[in-house]
Amino acid sequence: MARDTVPAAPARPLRRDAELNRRRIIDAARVVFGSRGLEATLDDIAHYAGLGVGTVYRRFPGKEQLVEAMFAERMDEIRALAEQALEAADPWQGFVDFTWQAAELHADDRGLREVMLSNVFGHEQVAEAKARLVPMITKVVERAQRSGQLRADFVPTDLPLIHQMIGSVIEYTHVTQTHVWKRCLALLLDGLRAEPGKASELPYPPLDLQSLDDAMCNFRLPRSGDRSGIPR
Amino acid sequence: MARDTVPAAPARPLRRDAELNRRRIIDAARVVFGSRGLEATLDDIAHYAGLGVGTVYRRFPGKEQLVEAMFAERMDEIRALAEQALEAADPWQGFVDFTWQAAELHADDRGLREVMLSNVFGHEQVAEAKARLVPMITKVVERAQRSGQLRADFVPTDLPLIHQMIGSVIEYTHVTQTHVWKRCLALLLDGLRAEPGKASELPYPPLDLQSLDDAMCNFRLPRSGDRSGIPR
DNA sequence: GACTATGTGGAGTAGGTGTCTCCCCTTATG
DNA sequence: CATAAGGGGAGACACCTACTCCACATAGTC
Repeated sequence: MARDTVPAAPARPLRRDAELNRRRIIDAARVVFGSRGLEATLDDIAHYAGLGVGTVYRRFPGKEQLVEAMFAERMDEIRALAEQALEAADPWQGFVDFTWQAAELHADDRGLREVMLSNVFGHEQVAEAKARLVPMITKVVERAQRSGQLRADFVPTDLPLIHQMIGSVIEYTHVTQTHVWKRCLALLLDGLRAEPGKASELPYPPLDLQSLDDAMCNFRLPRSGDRSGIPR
Repeated sequence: MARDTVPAAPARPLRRDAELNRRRIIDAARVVFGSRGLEATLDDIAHYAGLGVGTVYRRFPGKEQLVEAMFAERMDEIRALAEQALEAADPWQGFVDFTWQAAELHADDRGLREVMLSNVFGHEQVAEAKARLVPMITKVVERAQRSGQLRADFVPTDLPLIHQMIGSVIEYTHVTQTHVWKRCLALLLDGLRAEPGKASELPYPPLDLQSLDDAMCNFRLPRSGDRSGIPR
């Protein structure tokens, strides 16, 4: 259990220069994962940080651990959003804002998007954070439904699918039109609002948690070859 | 125009066994591209056809040419759907059916989906077929709008985005739940129906044709490594 | 200022993947 | 049966990416 994948409290503190470089690595990872996604290599990150590859590999056993270190904290941001959504005066507005803000985060950080929608990275802290998120999201959804504004046949496992859809538009158009996803999300949310007598019957049952997990485990990163978007 | 990238009428006819194998290759390509997408290698296809790689490479200079040979004809299916949509009694139903049937084709054939949404393959015949499709789709959309049933701020270039979204759900869930995309499309279509006083204002202008083309040129195939789904 | 534990850089290794060629062997066809 | 055409598939080649290793540099200490 006490796998110190990322030594939170190392036996001896790092030498000052080493500690500085550790920070540099994490900062670089934030930028590089953010723009290139998890397909970025540790070599890329080392280069962006102005360090040698060896330095990165001494500090972090592998990409997995670096991803954990980076994104565990960012998950808190999303949890904060969910909490905020639960406290919103209008349950529907809470749901909408939550969805919208989460999409905004995904648009700004490709790595975060991939971590959220896939299970191939972040098996420890990130996975726990995601698990803690589930009941909250369920509440956000149910609250909006009880208020009669979110269609009744919507289900919490539909939300990742929505983010998957929006994420794919973000990816598709990120070269030139970095905001068209907003159009798509607006259309989608219009389809989610309860409208007596209008909404069509959904032609297929929702994903159960197991199937969602299967999908997340099977998540496929895009093929590499895109060096664009790396600042500097 | 008479670019015989794939010799339609070769100077001398192929030997009988060679012609047979040509067919075998195309049939294999249909199956393999269909389930594995364009990331499949010609080696894969050769193997599935029960032939050597050399045989495939003698018949087709490269993947590009094989893709052209395969999908040029399939584009006609989609054009037929658009024509059908234009003749539908109810313009809205025509639009809905067209979108729905196209999605169905995408769900059944991953290669077709990738060819439709990207410009990295099929620069000749497929590209022409796509160009011929544009005015038809425009008509389908405008007709549904004139009838007052499709929201007025929808635009033809939104349609590829919808298929991109649905396609990403198809990909995401194809392992276990191969039909959830239907849920998503139903939600989306509910958001497209004109509803006086209900629809939100779309927060971003649509894609122009140039930006759409940029997106299609930048399309990134998934990272390989997935051998699942190849029949046999 | 000199000594040593600690840290660094980046060329290099190992291993994977995909494209396509080459050449010896097989087969159709007249 | 002769021979031109076709077939097979090992392997050359040209990428990647993950990760290691060790000569050299530096921080912290006495």
